[in-house]
Amino acid sequence: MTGKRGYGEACPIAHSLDVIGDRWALLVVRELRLGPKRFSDLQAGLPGAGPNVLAQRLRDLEEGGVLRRRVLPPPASVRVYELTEWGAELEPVFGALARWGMRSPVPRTGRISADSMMLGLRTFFDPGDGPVWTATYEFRLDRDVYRLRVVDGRLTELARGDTAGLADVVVAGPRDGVGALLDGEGAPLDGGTAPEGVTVAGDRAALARLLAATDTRQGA
Amino acid sequence: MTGKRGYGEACPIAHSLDVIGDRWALLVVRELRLGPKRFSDLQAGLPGAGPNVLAQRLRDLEEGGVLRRRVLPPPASVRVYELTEWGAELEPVFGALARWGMRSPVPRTGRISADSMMLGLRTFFDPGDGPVWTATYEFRLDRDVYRLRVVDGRLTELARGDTAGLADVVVAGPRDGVGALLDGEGAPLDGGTAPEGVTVAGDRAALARLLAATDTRQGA
DNA sequence: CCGCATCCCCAAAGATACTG
DNA sequence: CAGTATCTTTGGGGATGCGG
Repeated sequence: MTGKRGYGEACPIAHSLDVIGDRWALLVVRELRLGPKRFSDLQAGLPGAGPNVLAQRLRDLEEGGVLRRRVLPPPASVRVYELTEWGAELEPVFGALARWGMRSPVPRTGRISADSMMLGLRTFFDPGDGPVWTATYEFRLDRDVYRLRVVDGRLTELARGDTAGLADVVVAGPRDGVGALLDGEGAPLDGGTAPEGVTVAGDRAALARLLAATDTRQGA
Repeated sequence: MTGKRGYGEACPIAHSLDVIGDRWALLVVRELRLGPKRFSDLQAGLPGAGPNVLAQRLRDLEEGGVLRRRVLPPPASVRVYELTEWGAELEPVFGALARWGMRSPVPRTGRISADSMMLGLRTFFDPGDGPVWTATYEFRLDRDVYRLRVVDGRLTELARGDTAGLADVVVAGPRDGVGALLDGEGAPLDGGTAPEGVTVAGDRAALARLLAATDTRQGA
């Protein structure tokens, strides 16, 4: 049954690809970078995958030690998938792939999910020689809400869910508009010239610092 | 003809996988990390690929901007494949994948090529707080010969071919034996207790420094 | 509903033979 | 040597259905 069409090499690179090299596999892991998700959440984040392929990948990745199934305690009692510690250590791989993909000579086409947009902030965050600051952010993209925290110039938290009103600055608007803002289009400091439909409430200077520290064109 | 079975996402990670995510694709790139190769060299490094699949991947990767075909000037006049500058920028991806694969909870099985072994030296090389030194190394694994140069504690060159007798130390022996040596088995300083069949000629202290700077268990 | 299993179809991978 | 041609096999895309 299990085809196990591996490369049969002891090379650590080939071994990694044996585990996360199958089609959709690494994107399944990407969907879990912000925390556990249910089967249907994964489906929503991966349209075009198909439930059979998704179920197969989840089995493979569980057997490979990348993720585990867990049942949330009552009253939730819902089955979720979450990364193991080893699976979470794929972050540097995502970082390298994201940086490489950003340098692609051919333009990237298609949609981008809210999760991926917010994860871009974490991947490319690098204050460099800039100022050291502390702030709490809340992003509201259509229905998806995220909180982000920077402490002493270090990004300490990125998670789904709101800040319970504790945010220094709240950015809200359609996904594409916030995406344009994160890509550096429009200067949130200059009298509020944010992209269409995007509202910035609170400490605009804190937002400017975050955007300055998240230049997607940087190397490393 | 061109199926173009992409993910259709603007996410840079998905875009990278559109280019190097197909089966065998990233291993083809791996084969070219040490320089251009001919079709038959690629086949030799990738048994189990099949010439049709290999030819297809080469087309895809060329179209994707990762590699290019080139004809060596006469009298060689042989067709080779080499990485583009963007393709060469996949090094951090290989580094991250190699480190992750080394931490795998399941053992890596199979053979490892001489190229991959030598590339492991480059990937995991990190002198850290150790001494700063300069040395030229020559490795002879069966028929495969490599030269490696460290200048002021930085690895400046790793290439196929000998050192024309300029090496400070020459390590020779069967592939598995040298592999055991690089994995830290046997202490080359202790009166020459190298693994079976491996000979170390020249500056053994320089080899010890190299091995100390190439601990495959390190993090980062 | 959510979490899959099943089925059908086609495209891609594997294997082998063959040609400029 | 450097691929192409051909055939078989496997796995993915898409729809549907069923049990908990």
